[in-house]
Amino acid sequence: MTSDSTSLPRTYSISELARMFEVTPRTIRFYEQEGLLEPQRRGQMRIYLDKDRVRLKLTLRGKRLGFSLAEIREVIELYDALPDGNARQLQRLLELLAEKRANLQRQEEDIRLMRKELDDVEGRCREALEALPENSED
Amino acid sequence: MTSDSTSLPRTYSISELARMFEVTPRTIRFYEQEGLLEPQRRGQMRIYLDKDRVRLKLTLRGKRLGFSLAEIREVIELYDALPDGNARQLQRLLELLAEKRANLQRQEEDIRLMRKELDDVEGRCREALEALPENSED
DNA sequence: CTCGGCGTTGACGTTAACGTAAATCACCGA
DNA sequence: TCGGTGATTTACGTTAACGTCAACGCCGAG
Repeated sequence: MTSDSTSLPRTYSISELARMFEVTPRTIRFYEQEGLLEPQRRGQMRIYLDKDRVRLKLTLRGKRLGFSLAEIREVIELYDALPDGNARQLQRLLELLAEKRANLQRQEEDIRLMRKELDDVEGRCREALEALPENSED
Repeated sequence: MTSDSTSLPRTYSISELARMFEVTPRTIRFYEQEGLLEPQRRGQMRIYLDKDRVRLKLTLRGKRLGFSLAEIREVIELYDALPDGNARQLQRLLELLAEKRANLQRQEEDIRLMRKELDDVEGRCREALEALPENSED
């Protein structure tokens, strides 16, 4: 058994988390500085919980989708104040969510169009390869 | 009639093109400097053809999908050398296309997951709104 | 002729998102 | 006790993708 009693919560060190997501510790500290993470401390070491791991995952996903850290932070902040936020905050959060949805939709359209382009280019490319004379393997 | 004889090709000024895509002239010049556009010149003025317009459109779409200008340029360069490129170039182009496709696929997955997150957050948000006491609309 | 408007070329400034390096701390095992 | 291993803070550096500004050219209307 690795743990008995009330199953102490799983924690992560900064480099552990860094390896999990293939980023550097620097990146993780930077995200904290930008208000995206709020790890515990033991002495002066940072202790990350699953909550932080999830946040980091969401942050990185947001980044891959082209959102800025500031955008992501705003969502996270509003989300954190969730069950007890005031009406204005909640309304703002709904606005943000709608914005993000619109973004995603435009991206999907862009992906569709980009795929068509890629198909086209690949087609021409293969034609060009066919037309190459020096194709006597050996 | 605005044009007779062999229907002269439609051209664009830099600010015209800029308006079409809601970017600044500076951006367009910058893209040229980075090898993404190659407009004609009349004196020292830049003259853009439909080919350039299409390139710009593709470039901006690529950007929205998170590609760097350098990545986009490499594709464009190889595409330009297309019908007569050597085998190594063509092979490289196919590699690039496959990379981009992989990117698009990961993005689609990210979009799917992000949508789920948004749905979840929106759900909680609406619950919180319901639970607000001060909702006696005057 | 000259004036306003658009275009051009430098050149330096700016922002986001980290990278990198130096100095310091803390614990752990030989 | 010492030396390595990993963590922390502070601070300056870097890259991509433009923004901004100055100085100049060209040209058509008045």
